Amino acid sequence: MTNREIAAALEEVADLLEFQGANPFRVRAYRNGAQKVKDAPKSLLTIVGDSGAEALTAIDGVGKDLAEKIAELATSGTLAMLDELRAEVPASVMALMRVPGMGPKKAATLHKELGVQSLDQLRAACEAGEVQKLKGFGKKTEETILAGIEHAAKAGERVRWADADAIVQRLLAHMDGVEAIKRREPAGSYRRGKETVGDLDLLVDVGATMDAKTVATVMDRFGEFEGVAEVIARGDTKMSIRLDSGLQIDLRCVPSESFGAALQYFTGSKEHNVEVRGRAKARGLKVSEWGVFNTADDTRIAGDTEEEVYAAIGLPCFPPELRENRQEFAAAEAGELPRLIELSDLRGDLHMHTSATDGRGTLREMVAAARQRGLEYIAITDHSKRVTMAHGLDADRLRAQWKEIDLVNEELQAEGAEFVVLKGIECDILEAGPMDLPDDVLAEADWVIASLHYGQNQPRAKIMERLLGAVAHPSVSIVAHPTGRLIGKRASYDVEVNELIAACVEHGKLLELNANPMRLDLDDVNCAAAKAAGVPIVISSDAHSTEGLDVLRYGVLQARRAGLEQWDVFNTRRFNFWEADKASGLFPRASVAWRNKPVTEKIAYFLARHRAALTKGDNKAAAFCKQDIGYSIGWLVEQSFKKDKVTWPNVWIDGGWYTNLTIGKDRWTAEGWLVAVQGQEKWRLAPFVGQFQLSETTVSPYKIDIGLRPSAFEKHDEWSIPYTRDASRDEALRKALADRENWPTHFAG
DNA sequence: GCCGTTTTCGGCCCGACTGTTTTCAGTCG
Ligand SMILES: Nc1nc2c(ncn2[C@H]2C[C@H](O)[C@@H](COP(=O)(O)OP(=O)(O)OP(=O)(O)O)O2)c(=O)[nH]1
Ligand SMILES: [Mg+2]
Ligand SMILES: [Mg+2]
Ligand SMILES: [Zn+2]
Repeated sequence: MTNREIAAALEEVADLLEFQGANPFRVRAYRNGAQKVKDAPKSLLTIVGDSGAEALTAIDGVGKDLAEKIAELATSGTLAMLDELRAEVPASVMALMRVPGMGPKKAATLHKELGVQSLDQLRAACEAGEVQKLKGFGKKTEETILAGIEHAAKAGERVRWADADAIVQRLLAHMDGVEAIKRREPAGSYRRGKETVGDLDLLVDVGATMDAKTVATVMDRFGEFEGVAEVIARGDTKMSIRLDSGLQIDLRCVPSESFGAALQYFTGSKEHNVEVRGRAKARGLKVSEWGVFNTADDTRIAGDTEEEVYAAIGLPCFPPELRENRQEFAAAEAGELPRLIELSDLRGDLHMHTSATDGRGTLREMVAAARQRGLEYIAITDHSKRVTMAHGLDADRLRAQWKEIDLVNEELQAEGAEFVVLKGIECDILEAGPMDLPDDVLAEADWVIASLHYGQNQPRAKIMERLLGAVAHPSVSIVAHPTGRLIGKRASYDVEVNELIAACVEHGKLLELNANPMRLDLDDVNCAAAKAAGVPIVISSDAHSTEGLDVLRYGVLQARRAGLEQWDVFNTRRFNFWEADKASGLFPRASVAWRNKPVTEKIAYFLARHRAALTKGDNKAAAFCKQDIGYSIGWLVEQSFKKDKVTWPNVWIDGGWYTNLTIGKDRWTAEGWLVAVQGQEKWRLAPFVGQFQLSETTVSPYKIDIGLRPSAFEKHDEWSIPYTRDASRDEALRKALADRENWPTHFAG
């Protein structure tokens, strides 16, 4: 069984147990287990096969019992316990709980007292007036149930984020202008950037006090939103509506002083909140949407901002995309919370179509649109001939397109534009296995995308054979939309993503995060797995029109949920890196074998290439190599400061060789307090003291050296100290470093 | 069912809204 199927089975167990009135915490354990299975980056079947069921208990929240049940599901595809539960409670009875407001207790009562077996029988019972006679039920309840049966079919339906976004923007516009609204923020799964949302959640700051009249103006306006079918509930602080489409929108009003705490609460996820609140409790604190309170004397200690709330319990303010109770708490504790990628980090788009196949924009229109959007390079990747519906390209038409691209590049160059168009192709992996175009054509391309569009119903073995064959093909750069899923429409074909990732590791290939809001493929969990394995991700629009380029932001959201940082994504790189990769014989640089090398080895490699290039008189290649040495050193410096607990590793003195360390403002943000500055001949590290200008380059009296061994470092004991960051020491160091007159002659740490 | 530098037993997040309740249970966020 796949992880997804295992999770669904555990979910069902939880529902059935809940219906039977089992211990709620036991029910939670199953739900929690299901969530963990969904979030697991590896196939659990593989884990069980390799290491046995025991190994599953390494997953937080999975103990001996759940491990055995998961193993049973994974290997046999069935679970004895689930079969028994199903025999006791028919599926049609479970369907009763899909009626809004109907939980396990009410459903069980109806089943027991009235013998209701299905939604149809429930409707009949309501219409016969039998429901209102039950204890705990009344006329109103009966009416609500009857009306709710209509919604049962749509229960659990989710809306794609991009579609939700359109509604959110309209809702915000609708609410704007209400005087009582001081601040407002869409929260919930929408704010977390989840690929689909179950409902919309809007938080409103209504000012210093929760005056009933003020709140009423907000709620009245909310109730007048276009397409409101029904007001589900309306109280003193919150209100819920349902639109004609069935989509629910929740509104929550809070006073200003609680806005931060409320935003923390309303952003969720539920599981994240439970963890936060549990941790607070262990510290003698209580967290709710109203604020953070001391349990002992009920004094309020935080609530204005989210930062404050998290800080009160010793946690960093997590980016909303990470608040899923996956790895974020462990990462925070290890000081390894990622600095997430942003849309502005993307410099290129490496998957798009033109009117030569099924795109609507011409080559030149796509180029203009990409430039207008601030991109620095694109790859044109039209379909290959197998995609007859799109009038896919054969070798001749492809080569003709490449001639045109050459022309465009020449024009760009003449214009002085720093923009490059790459000659690419989205080549189908044929049903039988081979690539759709001959090897000699593919070898000429700058960028080859392999896609599996046909034969998606083949068995796993065949699918994997095709995918792995493509990855092993020497000209293929990347696999596009690797699972083939269409959100809410079509499940992925039968692919074992871990094997695909492993093959990419072996062959130095890349994987796509297709940013089309219907695809988002690879998804967050798989992207995280790729990152863990060291496989770079390419976020691509797969645009079929100029406007199609704008979907990149959805891809970035998904990437952020995966915890990807700027350099985990291949197309955040400047195009000159690309050239540098070719110059240094390392294309694509981001290949795993290369990435896994210690930085010192990389520098040694570039040094050798640099010398060789000089000997050959190839100044351009030499310059690239020189630049790479600079970047590598910069990377080392940056890594050292990214983590709170890390001390500078292996920086030691050794004269003799200097290079251009170029750390531009746009490449390294000066968030830390140390920046490296380009010198004429030598290097210096300078403290970043706010007013410090990067343009202020000076010849440094300092030498910086990269050491391979800590032992080489020890001889500098007299001036180096291990340094662990904390606020007070940082401040002291900052002061010392600001006093330029008295700088030491060497830096290291 | 899971979990453990205050626990191997006894906890497991906390609050709002509804309906029917004479004091709170059920459901939901
Ligand atoms: N503390 C706490 N907060 C909750 C609970 N349930 C929901 N919340 C908070 C966190 C959620 O993100 C937020 C909105 O609730 P929703 O039911 O709309 O969930 P969410 O938006 O996360 O996902 P969705 O896509 O709507 O299913 O309310 C809960 O049981 N406890
Ligand atoms: Mg929601
Ligand atoms: Mg909601
Ligand atoms: Zn495409």
